[in-house]
Amino acid sequence: MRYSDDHKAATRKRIIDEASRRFRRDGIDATGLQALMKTLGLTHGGFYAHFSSKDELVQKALEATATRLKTTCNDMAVGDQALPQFIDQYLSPAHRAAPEHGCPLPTMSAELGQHGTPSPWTDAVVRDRLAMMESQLDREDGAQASVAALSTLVGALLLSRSVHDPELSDRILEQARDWLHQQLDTR
Amino acid sequence: MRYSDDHKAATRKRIIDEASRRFRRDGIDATGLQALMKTLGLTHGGFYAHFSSKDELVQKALEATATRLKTTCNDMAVGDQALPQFIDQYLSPAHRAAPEHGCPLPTMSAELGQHGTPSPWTDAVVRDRLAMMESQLDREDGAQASVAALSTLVGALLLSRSVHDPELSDRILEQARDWLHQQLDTR
DNA sequence: TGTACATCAGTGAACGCGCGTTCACTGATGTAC
DNA sequence: TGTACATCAGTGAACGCGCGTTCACTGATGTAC
Repeated sequence: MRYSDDHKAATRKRIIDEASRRFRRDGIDATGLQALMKTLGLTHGGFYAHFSSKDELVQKALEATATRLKTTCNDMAVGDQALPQFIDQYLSPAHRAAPEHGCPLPTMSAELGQHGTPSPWTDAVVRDRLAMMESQLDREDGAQASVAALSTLVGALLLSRSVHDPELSDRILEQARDWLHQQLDTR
Repeated sequence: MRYSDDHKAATRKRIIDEASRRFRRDGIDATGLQALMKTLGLTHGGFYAHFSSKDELVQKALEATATRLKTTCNDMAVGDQALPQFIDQYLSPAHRAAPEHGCPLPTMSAELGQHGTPSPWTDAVVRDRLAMMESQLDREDGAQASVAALSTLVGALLLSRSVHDPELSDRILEQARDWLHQQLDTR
């Protein structure tokens, strides 16, 4: 079947977006191409008309996530709001509950550190996030403060997602949030 | 072949220790039982004479890691030293380079959050680490400070392992370390 | 002391399954005549 | 306007592979006689 001009590009985008969500929710390794394509109403064979390999999809999905985080405030919780709101959203139960719409750092760092890191990660994700925070901090030790603050955000969200006890999970979010506001004078 | 009394227990321990290392280095999912047993000079079939499933091994490996972290200062970098040395070791290039001998939090949190969390994690790993830090902090807001500090340690190590650029990786370790010392008055 | 036997840690072939990837193909549509 | 053809996004069977798990077995050793 022949389709309209932008049909293929639209399908490609659908694949990338779904992958971006699944990679964040389930991890890269645990995301199978067969299941992914099936969800989109396609068959797995067609995948290679769009990408040369799963690795290329990982790269494209990371680029898409990075762009979305940079230019808008959705996917969720990690956009360009002023720092205090950014912290509150980052360490919110909503962000904890929806990794597929959230920041890729807590979910994908470990896996990317274990394998070879694809190119968009270091610059378009990590460095960009640091720069964004630094620009909003406006203080002399801004570089140091943004590294520390981003580390705290990532670590706290990660830990709160990993523990089984809801009370401990809540406490991690709340105490990390309060501490950050205190140390950064953002409250 | 019949073996001496403690032979089976020794083999079991060897399996647990090797698994504990691999889980931290490669992740749980990426660690295959076949390869693991082969490394120990055994065949994969024998695995089920020791454990009922891979899940049980995960649980036992986590328990072993937790015990080791608690009672001694080896495996590496994450023991019961006074807090300043603990921070320095945690955020050292050596710890970054050897996840298989280090803290399980940065490497396994994401994967455990994605699957169901096995029992030793929340209490014997996360809660214990928090309690250890709090006992060494000796301040009024100790609970909050230990949550924040542990989050920062975990996040910074994770990020430093994930980026491709060695300079950025070093900077993350150093700035998070300096920041923590500053905020906690441990220098 | 010497022999027969029971034990049981470890062996290795086999199971069904899903993975990433390849490839000959289909068939609806836009284009050329 | 009507017909033949080329295009190409998507199909689905098949590939080799490693996964977790099962199971009938082996064979060296400690024990019983």
